[in-house]
Parts: sequence; structure tokens; C-alpha cells
Amino acid sequence: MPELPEVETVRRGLAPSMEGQIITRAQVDRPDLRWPFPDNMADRLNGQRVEQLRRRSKYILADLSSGETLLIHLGMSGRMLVSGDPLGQFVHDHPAPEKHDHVVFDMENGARITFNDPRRFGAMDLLDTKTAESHPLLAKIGPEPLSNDFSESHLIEALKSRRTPIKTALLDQKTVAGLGNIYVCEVLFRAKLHPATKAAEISQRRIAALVPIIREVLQQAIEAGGSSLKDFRQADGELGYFQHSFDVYGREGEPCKTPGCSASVARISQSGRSSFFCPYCQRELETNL
DNA sequence: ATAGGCACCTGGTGGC
DNA sequence: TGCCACCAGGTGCCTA
Repeated sequence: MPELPEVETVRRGLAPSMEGQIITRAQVDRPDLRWPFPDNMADRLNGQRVEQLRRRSKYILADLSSGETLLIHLGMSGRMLVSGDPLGQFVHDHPAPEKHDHVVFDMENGARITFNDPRRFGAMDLLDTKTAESHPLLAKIGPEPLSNDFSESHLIEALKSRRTPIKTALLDQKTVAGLGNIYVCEVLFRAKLHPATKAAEISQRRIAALVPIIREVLQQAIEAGGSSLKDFRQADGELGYFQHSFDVYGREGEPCKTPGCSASVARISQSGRSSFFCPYCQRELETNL
């Protein structure tokens, strides 16, 4: 589920309850998610102050006063619930525990953060803060799309020898960090590129045009998430799942949103994932100039 | 080095 | 109501 914008929204939603606060109690209901939790995870979290909440790609990183960093990935179905928040941003009472609540953090300010993940594709680990970026899970990830590290020249270089479809290449976290199935579909729609086009066959001009489109799509989604945090204070305090309308994702059979286009959104399967696109606006061109 | 397919796991939906 | 097939926003690992 969560791609970069959702993870960023979760990070922002957690920050007021966690940053600068001590974890008074960490509870874990099972030994693992996708992988085993690190040894004595709860003990290593208890009593630590969360100095800073960061995000790298789809990972949330909580730097602790102990010199360790808690790495959190939400997988496909991971959710964060905030309750008992004295700031009143979320619900005050702690709700009854639910099925698939796997990790609970109680903070000194009374906030409780509950990590719920039915499919358990999520993960948590503890890293040495000083070397967190070189952790195997993070080391090979490409540039942050909203940072200056992400540039037209980078994307051209990263794609020029890729024979794989552009859809697959953008989904590859080594190309650029944080894109997932939804936002890749949305990006390709705005760029008028057919998802099956081989990356290396697309002109440099059109690859370069992807850079601002990727930034816009993600930035707009983050803003939608931010306003959902502010304006629609969720009754249940759940973070990261905001109303967002997509141009093509999940709209198979529905009309293309391009003004004047009478085609309907199509769906194909690429390496086991659904790609949604407009077969007219994103038709494969003879030349991708 | 690169690309494709499988695996992990649960839950929701729609058809019969 | 039950059963079944299929789908789901991620990504590491194995194989050619």
C-alpha cells in the first residue's frame, strides 16, 4: 500500500507524538514480521528518546538517544494508529487492541502508537545510527525524488541501458526511491508514455521530462496527505490513508481524464502487477522523440 | 550485470 | 451460506 507519499504522511503524523519524547514502554506480540525482530528489541527501545523521525524512500527511521536507529517499513498493509495524544491531534482514549496489532509504543506524553499489519510484509530493525545509510536494505536505493540528488542526468543515465519496460524500471527502487505501483501509473499517464515501452528506447528529452512529473505527482500526493492530517482528523487516529483521486490507477473501464479524449482506461499485467493507462493518450509511438 | 518469476501472508470481493 | 479463484499500494531472493 504505502508508497513514498503515504510513508511521508505517516512520518509527519507521528512526529508530534514521538519526536523529543521518551518511549516509556515498547511491546511486541510476536517474534517477527517479514524478518525476525532484532534481539531484545523491546528492551533496546524502552527508555530511549526519539531524537528525530526521518524518512528514506519508503522507510521511516527513528533516531534514538542510544545511538541506534529504529527502521520501520510498512510493507503492503502496515498501518500506524495514534491514540492518547495529549496534543489532541488524534483520539484521546486508547482503543481496544485489534487483530494484527504487532508493536505498541507508549510515549512519555501519553501517546500510544500502534503498528498493525495483517499481511506482515512490514519490517522493523535496529541499526547503528552512524552507519544506517549503508544498511543492506538502504544501501542500493536510488536518489530521493524530492531532493537535488534526483536529476535529469541521473535518470537518463539510469535508464539508458535498460531493456525492461519503463513501468518496471521506475518501480525499481535503484532507479529512483519511493515510487510504487500507483504513482508509477500516474506518472506515466502524465508523461503520455505507454507502460510497456522499453526504457532504453525512450528519447532523452522524454526521460528528462519525467523528472518534474515524478516530483509533481509525489508532491501533490504528499500535500493531499498533509491536508487529510489537518482537515480530516481521523476519528480512529489512523495515519497515511487519505482520500486521493487518481487519474488512471484503479480506473479500468472508466473514462480517460484527458479533456477531449474518449478512450477508457485499460489494464495490463506487467511482471505480475497491474498497470493502468489510457490506450490513446499513452499509445506506443513510432518514435519516442 | 540484468531481467523475470516466486515467495512471503492475510483479507476482501465477486462468481457459482 | 460456503467455497473458490483472484486481487491487493512491497521487495528480497533465486534462477537463467
